Amino acid sequence: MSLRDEESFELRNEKLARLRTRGVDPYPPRFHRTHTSEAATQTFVEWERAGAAGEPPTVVAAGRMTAQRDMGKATFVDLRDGSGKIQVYLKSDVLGEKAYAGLRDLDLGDFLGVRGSLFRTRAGEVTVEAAEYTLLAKSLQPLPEKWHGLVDTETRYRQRYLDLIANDDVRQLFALRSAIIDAIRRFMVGRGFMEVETPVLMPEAGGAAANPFVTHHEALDRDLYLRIAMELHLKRLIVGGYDRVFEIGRIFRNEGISTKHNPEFTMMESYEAYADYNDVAAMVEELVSWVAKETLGTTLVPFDDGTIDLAPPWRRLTVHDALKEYAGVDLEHYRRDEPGLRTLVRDMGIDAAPDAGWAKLVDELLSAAVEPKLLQPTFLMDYPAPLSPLAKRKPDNPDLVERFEPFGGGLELGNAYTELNDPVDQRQRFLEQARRKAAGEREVEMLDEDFLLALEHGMPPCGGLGIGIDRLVMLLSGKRSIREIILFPQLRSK
RNA sequence: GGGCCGUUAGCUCAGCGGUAGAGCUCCGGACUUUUAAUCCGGGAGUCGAGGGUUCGAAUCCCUCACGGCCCUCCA
Repeated sequence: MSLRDEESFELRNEKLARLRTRGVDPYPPRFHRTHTSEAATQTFVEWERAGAAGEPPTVVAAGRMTAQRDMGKATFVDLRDGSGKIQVYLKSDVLGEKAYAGLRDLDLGDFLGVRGSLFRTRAGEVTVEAAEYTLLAKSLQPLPEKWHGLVDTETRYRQRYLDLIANDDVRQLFALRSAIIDAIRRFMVGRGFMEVETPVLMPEAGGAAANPFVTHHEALDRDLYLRIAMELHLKRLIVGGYDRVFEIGRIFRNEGISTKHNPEFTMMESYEAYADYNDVAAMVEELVSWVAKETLGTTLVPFDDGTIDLAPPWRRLTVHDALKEYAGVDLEHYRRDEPGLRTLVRDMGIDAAPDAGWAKLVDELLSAAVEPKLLQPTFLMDYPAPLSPLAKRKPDNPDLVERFEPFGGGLELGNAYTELNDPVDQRQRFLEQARRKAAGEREVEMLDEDFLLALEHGMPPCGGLGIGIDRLVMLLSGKRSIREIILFPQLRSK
């Protein structure tokens, strides 16, 4: 349902026509203000503080009219701009009767410019006493009503501009999101990482196990995939000699939509030569706690009923130990017993796919029995190799890889590992994935010959990281739905 | 893909077999320091769409659409 009111629309169009008849341009091309609403208030406060000598300051301000209090021969209106709002006092004897009567053709939602001197009302509010006013843009649709604001979720998402107008907390939330991304960028650049851009359109969608979107290039007459990760391109740049690169960008995965998943989402990936996953873990806990301090002023984040402390060091827990602690499962007993593990998983009431292999079963166990319990920030470390075809094996146990995932608030925040730089092992791991695909598994890593060619030229030891920006914003803002922190989330088309 | 809940005026909601309601918005009137301005008066609806049951449906039943939550899926 869209917020549209035919009756108001017609009335407002009539006013628009009247304005034009009177020679008023309802959409003038420009208006130069001297002060934002915030600056205007500030200017007056400073003038008062300096002794309020002489004439009060004069300002030219502008904004959307969000309230109108008509007292007969005088009217108060609120003008809201990006910095806040300022009250304007319009008086018949100051403006002249004709100009004052012109207010009748204005509506809530119109943009106005005003020029006038500042004063403080009886109630103490800094206010512009308008010497003149100018219509800057006529609004033909009514705004959401002021008491209850806009609550309807569908309208809030489909007409996000109304959500932003009506709900100040939403405005602040997306400003926070922007600040978080800005802080991440500053952190990475401060550490000597270079920001790069790599292709979104790819001949093969690699770097993760996910279902891609397919599109078609007309001139080349070939299908292309929207990227599901940046990994394979960024590692080529490490091969190319950059020691530290990162990218913040959109990733697309053709999968289910939920409160934790949007088909397009924002990822930050970084790769650092001569680092391993322990170095990356240290960087992640510093990054997240620093970003929290920069944007929220604290590392203590309220989430659900509790508080999450993002200050380093974060708990480090191997997958093996986590399963023992949270699920009461000792993987040692099932090391070579896939049917036994499957039975156990089933008995725990976890719905695993019938074709799930040993590693996948471990993954299911983690998702169901461990991850939701990881409220305080935790690194889950050392994953089974078959789940991680791009990660380097642990030297003392080739069944495991040097990989960790950071968790907080029960949310998976990212993924990191010591990058596999052995081109022979990498080829074998791709082939193993291909075997699993042939055996019926849907989402596996695709073999990428160009990437292998790059690795064959030699890649230094390297630590890589992917952080889900949306999940991080959820954690830092305490929001449990990803749709609340994406401006225009994917919805069904109407 | 499955389950549960929801959809009534522009907004926020009540009504749940017998004449479609409230507050705010909106419209008209009064008011030159209001700020949820106040006071007086007024308009407002295919009750999400379609079908069925009934003398009679916003209300009960079925189908569909959209949304929310939970599963499934998904690093």
